[in-house]
Amino acid sequence: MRWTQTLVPTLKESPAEAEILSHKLLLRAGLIRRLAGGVYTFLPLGLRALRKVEQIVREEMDRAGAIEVLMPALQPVEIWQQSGRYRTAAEVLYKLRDRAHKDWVLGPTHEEVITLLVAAEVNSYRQLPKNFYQIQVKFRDEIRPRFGLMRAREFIMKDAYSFDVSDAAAQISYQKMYDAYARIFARCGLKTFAVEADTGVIGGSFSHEFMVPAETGENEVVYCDGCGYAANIERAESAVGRSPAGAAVNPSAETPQPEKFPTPGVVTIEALAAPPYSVAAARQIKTLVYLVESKPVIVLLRGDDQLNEAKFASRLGTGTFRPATAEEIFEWMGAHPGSLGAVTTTRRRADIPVWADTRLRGERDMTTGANEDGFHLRHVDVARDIRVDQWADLRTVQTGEPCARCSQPLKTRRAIEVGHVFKLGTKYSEALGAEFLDESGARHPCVMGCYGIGVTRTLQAVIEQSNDKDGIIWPMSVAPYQVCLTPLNVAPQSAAMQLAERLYAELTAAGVEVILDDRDERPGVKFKDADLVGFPLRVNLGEKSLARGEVEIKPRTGAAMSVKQDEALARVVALVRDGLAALGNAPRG
RNA sequence: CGGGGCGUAGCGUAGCCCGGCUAGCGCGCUUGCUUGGGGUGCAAGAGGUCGCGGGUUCAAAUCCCGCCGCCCCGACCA
Repeated sequence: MRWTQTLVPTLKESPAEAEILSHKLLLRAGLIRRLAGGVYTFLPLGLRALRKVEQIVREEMDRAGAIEVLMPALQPVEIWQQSGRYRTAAEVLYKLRDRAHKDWVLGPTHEEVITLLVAAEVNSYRQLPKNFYQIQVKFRDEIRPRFGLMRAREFIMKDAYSFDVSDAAAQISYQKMYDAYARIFARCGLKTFAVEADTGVIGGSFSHEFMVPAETGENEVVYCDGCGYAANIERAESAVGRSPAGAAVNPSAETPQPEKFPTPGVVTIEALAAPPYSVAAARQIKTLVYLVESKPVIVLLRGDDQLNEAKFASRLGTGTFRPATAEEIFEWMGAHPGSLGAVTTTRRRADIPVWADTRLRGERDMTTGANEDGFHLRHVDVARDIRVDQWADLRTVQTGEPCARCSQPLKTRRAIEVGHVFKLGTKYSEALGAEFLDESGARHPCVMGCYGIGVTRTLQAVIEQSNDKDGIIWPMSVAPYQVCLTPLNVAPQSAAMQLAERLYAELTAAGVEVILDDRDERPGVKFKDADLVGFPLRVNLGEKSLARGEVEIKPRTGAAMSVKQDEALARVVALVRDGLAALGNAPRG
């Protein structure tokens, strides 16, 4: 491709719409342009890089035995009602109505479609296992699209769905995808790590997310250098709360009975921790009230802990809950937030279920609200004074807590989620009738798994992870072009241009992807643009080198190499090949 | 949806508080000369419903009201 014949609208300054580096570079390098919030056009070079990622994904999915299909983005609303997700996923669904007033949705994911397909077309254990995948546009009415391609309303996803005869067989399918994902990201030049993940509303029993470490990532990951444990903070556990000090202690006669004391104006943990009260946060019980599927639930945590809503949702089995409003709380509890407590004798409503974090188990001499504005209770013995209906790990792990496995201090870091693998179980196969007959003619639901890669997000993650002050540094495998030929004189009869034309033809014939910068621009302009876009190799053809019978090969990172003109072809071909091989990408052909 | 910020030419911005504009600057763009190995210099140009609608006023980019859009923090997620 010749630079003047494509469109590479580079920018010297970052548009104000971009906040994070990768988003700025996507715009500045002329790879994408915004049409609306979370909706982007891929310009020629951005599209080439995207296709590279897609092809790597495709090759590895094929290698893992998955079968490519293409399902409709436009889906009848009925299948979403059938799976039950028309309600549970309602917020993200783009809904539309046709001229006959029939309702449709734009698919945010494809469990329904694929499961119905399998229900119709797969009947026997002999046809299993099967794993279907597609690379396709998804539509999600995101609450807040952001960071360019990172969280978009319309984005490209590779999604795969496995169907097996048993849980054990499903585990094998899961492992194949897990391994394929590791290869895919490695081939894209991405450093990723897998973490245990929350299964969220999609449901299922077991899942891992593939994470790219990045300060701008939207996820927080807890990990242990000692044993390799890593988990999304939504799921992470530590040794804290597992064997609480007072767990084995009987309700104590030594602890005095709860005693009410006045605390005018004190409505926060911090205020009660400050003088004159000086009750350490760790000695307080935090009382939260949630509205779970329209019913009140009390949640208790130690004063210095934070509720982990993902864990709470997981234990509740529903994501339909929210903190109660101050008015609702006053009606049920008889006090306002800040003065709440769950001590049995001061509770107005005994019918509201109480959930408590396991860290509170056995704690004595705690302080909590008295369910009366302006008063707290001291000397509270959790086992003696509070009727807990459900004990659960509900707290958010904090940096430095001992690892549950090896006791080393846990660390946290931020990361971008680029892939997610789930064991789904039979939730969808049962709801949508994807069943098979076994050897004895008995009918069973398929055991499913689902596996997603954010293809467009992966592309941006590569940029977020691989750049410098001059611009993007593309890994050889996903670069829009592998080589940028840069003649410093573009007059058709100039030696530089003539050699450039010859190399362009030869490199292209050798399977190298080349862009020829045939713009009549000053060298500095061309160099800056090539660095900004981030081509792995640049070949400079200028008078100084040509006079010595040489050309200059400039890797995007690293020093320029002068090579004889007749060696240039072989050197470039070798550098491209080596660059690909270093990332585990097989040579062409 | 709640909280915060911002909308002035393709991009980045000044002006807004304290109404008085023929709306300024840099980049980019066009033309000519110049330069020619890291965003060359000079000159001449083109390009603006100051987000949209209403109001106040002799007068609105500037003040007031409403709407729209964009960005950031939170819930959601590949």
